[in-house]
Amino acid sequence: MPLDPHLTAANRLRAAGQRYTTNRRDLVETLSESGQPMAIPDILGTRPELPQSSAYRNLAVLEQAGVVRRIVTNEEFARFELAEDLTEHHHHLVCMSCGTIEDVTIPTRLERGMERAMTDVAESTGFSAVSHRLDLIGTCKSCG
Amino acid sequence: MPLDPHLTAANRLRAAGQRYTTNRRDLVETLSESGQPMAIPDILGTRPELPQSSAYRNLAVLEQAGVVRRIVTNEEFARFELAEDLTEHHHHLVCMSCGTIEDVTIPTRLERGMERAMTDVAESTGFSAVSHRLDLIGTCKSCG
DNA sequence: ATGAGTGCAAAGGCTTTGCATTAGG
DNA sequence: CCTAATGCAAAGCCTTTGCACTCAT
Repeated sequence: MPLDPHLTAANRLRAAGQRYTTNRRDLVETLSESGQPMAIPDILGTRPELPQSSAYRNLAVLEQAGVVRRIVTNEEFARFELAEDLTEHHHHLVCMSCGTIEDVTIPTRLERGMERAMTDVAESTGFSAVSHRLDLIGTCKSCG
Repeated sequence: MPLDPHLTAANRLRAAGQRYTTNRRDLVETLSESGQPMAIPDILGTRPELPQSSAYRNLAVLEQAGVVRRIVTNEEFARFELAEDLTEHHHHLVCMSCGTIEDVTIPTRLERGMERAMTDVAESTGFSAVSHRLDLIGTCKSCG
């Protein structure tokens, strides 16, 4: 079950020697409400009073504290979402056409298989995997 | 089995109304020899006579022609690799520490499972997937 | 000849940073 | 109080583009 976003954010920031300020709380709140990865323009659209530089700076801090994850795609802007343990393990549907990213979960069986594959790979190549990332690339309902 | 890179590149470029020039051939050759995704500095290091702008421009052309795939990560430079049907279907080991990307293949069973998952997702969400991308995130042998 | 390709240099555009000010603890 | 955080503006940096030149057809 997901951890409480604000509580966890506060804890992790404190552990990192950072404060949980209003701007940071607003960012966590915005990402939490959104439920899908947001690009900077999306975030600034939702929080017009938040300066761009503060958004970038605080998202960087939140990322380092392990509260937020940054997703880079081929589109112009990076996207941000809450760290996985603040939501739930999921994957992405990346629309080639409009760039939006939608969250999905896949069958447990498949997740298990991937975790096992990660272990196998670690053994055979010396690479130690801490997480995996599965994106499905295609076109979303509205663009299809 | 993989297609011949140069032959395929020539064909796809011709189909796209483009020529298979020396610079483009060199790029395909470089990526082909590398066997793993290369960042621009890597490429320019291998081909010092190639101007940066030509590298970018031709990689863009090759990408549009379906010969090259661009991979964006959290590191500063994008990376380029030959299109999947010129190599073989594979996934990536992304090193969080040094940024290098290594190619790996995973068990056929797992690939099948993912393809089925893609179909299922398409049915339930209206998203139509054309490909998938699985990256294992962690630390590589040299950084571990 | 004639249009695609090239290479240099300059511009674009997302992101980061310097610095004076403000606010949280 | 005092350091971290903020906000504005300016700079950075990867990447793209304008333009004149070259080369292949």
